[in-house]
Amino acid sequence: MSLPHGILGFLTYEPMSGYDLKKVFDESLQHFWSATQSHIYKALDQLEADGLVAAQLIAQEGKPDRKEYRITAKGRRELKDWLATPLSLETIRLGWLIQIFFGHELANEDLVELLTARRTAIEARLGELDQAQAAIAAHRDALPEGGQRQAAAWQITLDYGVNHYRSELAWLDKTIHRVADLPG
Amino acid sequence: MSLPHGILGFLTYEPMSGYDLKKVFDESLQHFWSATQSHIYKALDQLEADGLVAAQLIAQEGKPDRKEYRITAKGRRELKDWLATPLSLETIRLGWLIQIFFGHELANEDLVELLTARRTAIEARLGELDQAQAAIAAHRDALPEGGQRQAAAWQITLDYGVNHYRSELAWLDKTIHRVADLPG
DNA sequence: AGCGACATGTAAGCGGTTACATGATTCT
DNA sequence: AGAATCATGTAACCGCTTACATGTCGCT
Repeated sequence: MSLPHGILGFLTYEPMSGYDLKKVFDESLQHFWSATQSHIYKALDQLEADGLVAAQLIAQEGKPDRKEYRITAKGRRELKDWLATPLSLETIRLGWLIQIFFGHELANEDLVELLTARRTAIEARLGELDQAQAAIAAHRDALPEGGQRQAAAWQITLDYGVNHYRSELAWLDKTIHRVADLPG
Repeated sequence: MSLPHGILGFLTYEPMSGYDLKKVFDESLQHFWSATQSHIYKALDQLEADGLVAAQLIAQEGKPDRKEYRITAKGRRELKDWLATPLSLETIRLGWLIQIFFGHELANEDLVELLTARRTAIEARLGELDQAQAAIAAHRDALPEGGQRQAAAWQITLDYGVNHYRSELAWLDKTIHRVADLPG
């Protein structure tokens, strides 16, 4: 149940439409929680039904009406409760590890190719994270007091991603060598 | 689409019932791909409809009939193709990172508690992985030639898990200190 | 004239979980 | 007597994705 709470989190910044929310998700949370437009609209409907957000129609010239959601007092309470409650450890679900698990069916070269393909993809992902980190660092000075704390939290999450992918790169390098020497 | 292929993978060892499959999933793949009984039965129905597996009813004394599935030639082809095709890099979906992302709403102590709770859970998970590794190492000598290669692949996947969780532990330790010193 | 941004949503389907249902056998 | 194991499945639901649908405005 993280998407609704992510939405509530963003709505503490300022009231937003579904469209706005899709954008902020893509700009910041995207690295560890992607959300589709459809999904966001559905989640907003549910949040509204539960009284955690309230909608307001705003007429605009030359554009469709803007349906702006703001978080309610009940929503703030729900968010705070959720934020402070540790989630249970998720089961990682890695399809490519199934490929490795049954890799004895493949030739060593095929296994190595699987691993190097992943290596390439991870390097690209690390590049994206680097860019995101640079972007925060760049406009961080321009932020007000409260924004500093917010930027710090953001940086911590990006740092998690960097740590995660770097350690996987190291593992891949080690494993590629190990697999290449595997007896047929 | 990893569950059906996981099932196909196990059926290359020997014909199995849905019940058997649930057991082997829990014993080995569980650390990075859990499967529920219901889901396995559904997947088997689909695989049968697609002609990738074939079922055979076996009468048993005092037990319900055993519906044993074996992989077909078409299924073997499908499995090999899938095994050799690199999957695209999945988006990690980590709800607890959303909690950190909006952690500026919390007090530093609450943030530290979130992180330490996760630390504890991860240490437990590492313990399970250690046990699994020991279990393979123990009965590895008793395996035939082909089994050696299979055990190696298995060990590589467990090694991934160990690497992953150890690096996360290190990150958590670093971050717990960082968060404790965060300006309010 | 054509494309992309703005803005809202619906419909269908997939992968997966939780809870329910049944019934014999074996172990404690 | 009661619990666990063997063995099979169904029903309802949830979270999420993909594709579809509609229409205006501003830029090139």
